[in-house]
Amino acid sequence: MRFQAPRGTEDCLPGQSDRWIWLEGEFRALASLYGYKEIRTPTFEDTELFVRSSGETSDIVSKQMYSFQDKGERNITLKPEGTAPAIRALIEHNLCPQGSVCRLSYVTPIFRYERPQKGRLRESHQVGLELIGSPSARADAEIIEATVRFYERIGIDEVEVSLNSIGRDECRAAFRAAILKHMGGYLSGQPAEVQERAEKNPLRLLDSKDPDVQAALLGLPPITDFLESDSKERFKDLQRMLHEAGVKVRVAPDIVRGLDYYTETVFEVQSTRLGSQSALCGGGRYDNLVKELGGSATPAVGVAMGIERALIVLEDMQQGPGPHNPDAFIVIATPAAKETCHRLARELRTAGLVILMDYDDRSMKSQLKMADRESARFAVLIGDDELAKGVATVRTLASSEQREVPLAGLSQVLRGHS
RNA sequence: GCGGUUGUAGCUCAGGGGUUAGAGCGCCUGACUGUGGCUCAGGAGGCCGGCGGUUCAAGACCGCUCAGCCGCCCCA
Repeated sequence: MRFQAPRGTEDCLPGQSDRWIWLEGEFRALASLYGYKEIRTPTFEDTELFVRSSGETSDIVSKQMYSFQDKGERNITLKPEGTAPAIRALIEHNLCPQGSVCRLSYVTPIFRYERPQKGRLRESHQVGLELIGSPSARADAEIIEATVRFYERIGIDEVEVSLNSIGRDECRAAFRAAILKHMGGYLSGQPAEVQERAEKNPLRLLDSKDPDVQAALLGLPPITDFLESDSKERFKDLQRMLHEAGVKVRVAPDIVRGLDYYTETVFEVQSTRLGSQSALCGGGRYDNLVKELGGSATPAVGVAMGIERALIVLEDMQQGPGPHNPDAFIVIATPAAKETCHRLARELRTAGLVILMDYDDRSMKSQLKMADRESARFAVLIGDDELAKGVATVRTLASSEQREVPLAGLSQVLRGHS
């Protein structure tokens, strides 16, 4: 029996892991610049947590969750997103007492049962930021700006943020009614399933790519026309702040997001390099969620960014760091030098250098070949001659220059300080 | 979940019913016995995704299945 990784999952292979580690490092560095503290929550949660937060009619809850009953008959779900668990923990541990502000970051796998495609996996990974406790448009601006700075930092520049406001509950109710009224003629001819969905969450009709749906939507005023005046004001403020921050924004009345917990600001960043799965990240304000999950009414705003998708874009742009290459490969030139070579490797590693060598008595030629293939910066050769003189022959692989270096000064030379 | 498409060596791909399945790159060995890359010569490496069927004969044709990819849906 030969096994393969389950459908929609990926192994992160040695050739890729440096890029992952780098990207997560860049994210953590950026998050800490803004004062975010990392939170790590369980891989699985009570199923009800996600039903409550994302909404019964959301795609995630209605068809994409990895849910099961454990041996204690608890209903468990592998987390399909990062916000709800973070907020659950925030409430459980009272991380954001009334009147305070709390900044959380996370790096997490997420699980969604979908038909896999490039950039769409059943297990994927996200990094995210949550700013809890501030109702200010400044908070929205911080999240969006930090998102853009993150992409700039890793080499994805010129990102454009698609921005919308869906207002508060009152406005959305009015808008829902308007959609249903406007679409009434179209909907009556549709399958029951479509009608039902439209009934439950008419907003989801807006981002449909179906030309018929789009045609039926023609003439419908944008949701921003339905915003309460303070929401309108707030949306304008946000745009002004982002403009001042040099963040490019496109107001996109069609983006509504798939999760029910969003209020007011919603946004996403897309890339044309991603094909059909075009969103790099998505986020927005969720002023009702903390209360919905049992906390006290607390405003919040956040973003979740897909790691795989960012890496796909970087790869397409041929950006990102190369692999970490060894500093030196120690070559055993004659059998007598073996022990000296192993001792030297120990010493150099202790000194913080990345050292490779052969353990299988390969020919010197083959050892040099290995050094070359591993892209070591130096080959350090020790044989009878070097033993006699108490030196090593240090060969710079790129230039083929070599010279003798006393063993005592070796780590300095390999560091490139001389 | 729907529609399409593709699975042959580590990688990229030829072969479209008929001996022992090929190429390029990569890998190993040697030419070069203490010097990598370049060149040349040799070598290793294949459940032709899996299961079943048609046939004298299947990598090829048919069915099912698994997986990747593209579009839809949705989104990270």
